[in-house]
Amino acid sequence: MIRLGYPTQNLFIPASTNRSLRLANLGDEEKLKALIRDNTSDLETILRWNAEHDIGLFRMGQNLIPFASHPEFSYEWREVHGEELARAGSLAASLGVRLSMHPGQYINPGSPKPEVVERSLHELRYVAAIFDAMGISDGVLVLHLGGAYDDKEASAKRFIETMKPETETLRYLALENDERIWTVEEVSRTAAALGIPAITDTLHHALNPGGLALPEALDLSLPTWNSRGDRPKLHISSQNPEKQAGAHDYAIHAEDWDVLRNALDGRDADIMVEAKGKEQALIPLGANVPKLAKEENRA
DNA sequence: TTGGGTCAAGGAGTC
DNA sequence: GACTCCTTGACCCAA
Repeated sequence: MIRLGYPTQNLFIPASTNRSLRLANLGDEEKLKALIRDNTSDLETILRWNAEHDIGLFRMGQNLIPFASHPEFSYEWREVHGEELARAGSLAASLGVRLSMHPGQYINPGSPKPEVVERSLHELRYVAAIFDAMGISDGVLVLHLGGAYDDKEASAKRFIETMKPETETLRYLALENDERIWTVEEVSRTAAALGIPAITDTLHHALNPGGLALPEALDLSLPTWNSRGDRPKLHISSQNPEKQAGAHDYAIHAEDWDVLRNALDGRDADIMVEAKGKEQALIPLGANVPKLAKEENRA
């Protein structure tokens, strides 16, 4: 069985789990708390909508608790928002919607700079703490391997050594290939050293295949999920022809979907659809999703 | 009122 | 060495 999902927001409802504010305004606690309540409330709305439309995956916005890992965050968010997070987590579990989060390009545990490593670990621990607070054991923390620093082998080794003691984070962590540096083969090898799963992103793989065809890449990454006992996860996106390599298009191109389906060859997978059209991009893939009347959000 | 530029953070690539 | 891109929404400022 194939399950589909989309990231951070739903254009149809509309609803977003990614509201944020400027760092300069972080001191306004009432505003911050209200914004977080809006994010978690929209998360519940999206979860219910997903279940009604047979959508089994959703990626929460990294700003669910904005600046949670920043030193200037002024209160204990686990205590203040613990109840609403637990409620959303229990709703996700009861509806059978699997959740994930995906920290951005600034998170580099393999960096040679200690301050970058420290900040990265704070952000990763924040995501693990969110999953813990929500009580969702099948949550997925998706991360790229980061920079190469002119020596991939040394960088991968640093990444492994940094992450090895982070047992709370490793329960959720999965490593994804990228479009320029780390191939599926390299990511799978690094993930294996940490005993965690690997994610193949089809667009990144097409741009940075490392000599592997997509079916071979899937042969490497899909079985890495067996040890955790979770369904294998992967990403699909299509190139925006007007932008630089790796930029996501509004929808998934039919040929990209066909290539993935053929490569899967009947195997089960949870597929995160990374497209500007969010849940609208699932419609041509066969999802039972209502169409936006106007596509004013279209890039 | 709108539209454009900037905002916590990293790294790689281009010029 | 300066600038750009990767994402999204907030927010400031100029027109």
